[in-house]
Amino acid sequence: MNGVPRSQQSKDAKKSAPLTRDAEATRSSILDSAEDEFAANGLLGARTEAIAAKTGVTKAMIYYYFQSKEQLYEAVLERAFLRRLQIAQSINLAAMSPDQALERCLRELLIDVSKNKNLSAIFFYEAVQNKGKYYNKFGAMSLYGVLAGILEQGVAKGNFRQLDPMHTAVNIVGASVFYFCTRENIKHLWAGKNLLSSDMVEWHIKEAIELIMNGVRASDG
Amino acid sequence: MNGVPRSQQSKDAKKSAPLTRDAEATRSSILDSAEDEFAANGLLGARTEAIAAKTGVTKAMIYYYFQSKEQLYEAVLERAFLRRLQIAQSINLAAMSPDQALERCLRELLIDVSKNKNLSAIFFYEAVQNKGKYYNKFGAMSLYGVLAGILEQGVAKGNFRQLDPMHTAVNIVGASVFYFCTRENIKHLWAGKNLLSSDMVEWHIKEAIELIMNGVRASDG
DNA sequence: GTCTATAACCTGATAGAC
DNA sequence: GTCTATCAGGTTATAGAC
Repeated sequence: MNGVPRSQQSKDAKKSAPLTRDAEATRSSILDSAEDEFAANGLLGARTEAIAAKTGVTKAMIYYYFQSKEQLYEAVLERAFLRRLQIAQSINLAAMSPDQALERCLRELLIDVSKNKNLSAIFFYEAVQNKGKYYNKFGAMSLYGVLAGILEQGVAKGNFRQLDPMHTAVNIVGASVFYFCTRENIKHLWAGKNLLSSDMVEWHIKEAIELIMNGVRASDG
Repeated sequence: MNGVPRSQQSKDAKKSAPLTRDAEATRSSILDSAEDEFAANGLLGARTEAIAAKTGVTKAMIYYYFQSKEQLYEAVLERAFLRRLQIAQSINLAAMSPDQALERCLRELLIDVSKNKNLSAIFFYEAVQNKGKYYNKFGAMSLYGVLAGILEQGVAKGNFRQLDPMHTAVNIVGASVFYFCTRENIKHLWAGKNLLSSDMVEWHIKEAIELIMNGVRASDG
């Protein structure tokens, strides 16, 4: 993540101890590098050599800590999965109207996706390349359950129109993350602009929220 | 595509000619198999051996017809690209109101995506794995230009609310295709159901269209 | 805990017979 | 046009020194 090879680090090296022997730090560094690599290339395409190089350790370390590429991948996926779920769960939804809750949830999701481009790519690869094999180990309800819950309440209270909560939750996430996932294909649509600049990201967030909020609201709102 | 190894075919084999020597048919068969393989694994992950096996020919044939895996990939991408664009262009948009045009366009897109699951996966891989390198060779405006045009007209005529046509076009496609792309991850949300059954697909199409049409329409419609 | 070296395997691509 | 064989390069994973 920081690009500094561990072999060149000197951080609090106790006297003449061999350069940086910090198991927890190494493990965590490997996870960071692995997340980048898996996001770019998927489980199959990821190269352990590349992960080792980014971390600044040798390939052997990968296997020392994670036994296999597959187990490293599972560790990355679990960490990513829990991180995104926690964002949704950290919001006190009960205290808000369905309208407020949905908009708040959406904004948090969009900000998270814009900051953490890796997750969307990893989840996509997981779905297409691995057919959800690992995703479904954690599965449960994840973000979709939270969104569907809000939508269901909104329909019951009359804030939202008649809609299917689960289908709509999935379509909402699609409208939110597609821009980031497919950005390298669609960059020519905004020639000269950087799609990840804060201007463009804020614009996308605004447009996505407006599309979705108008899309679910009851017409007599 | 049909699973019958060419070596076992006997279709109109002229007398004692060596089993099926039909350049155009072989070329086309390879393209079909390649599309499946690239959709499942991307350019990097696709195996020429797998494409050859699916087609029922040997690996050497791939190189005889397409010189390299990369050129085969480009051929697949170009065919897929043109196919999708033609669907959008085959509609006589000028004759419809923005409302009708958008709904018609959406329905065609959703039906195409549901029938041709390969395209969405290929385009995704292309964006994430190849960073749009090949996509942008054809690029131009594609489907997004058509959608953005409809949206722009709708805003001008007052049918649609104030919105940015291009951002909204991208978000609309996202809401439409995400369900199919990520189906292997989200299948547990509808336990026991097949997400590609006609019931579920029709349900998704209905929900997606309602979300989007309500999302863009002016509130005083 | 970290490194070097290498085993065992897989894959894209080509040569050459038919 | 199609097949069989094979090479050259690259990848995961492990053994063993430090």
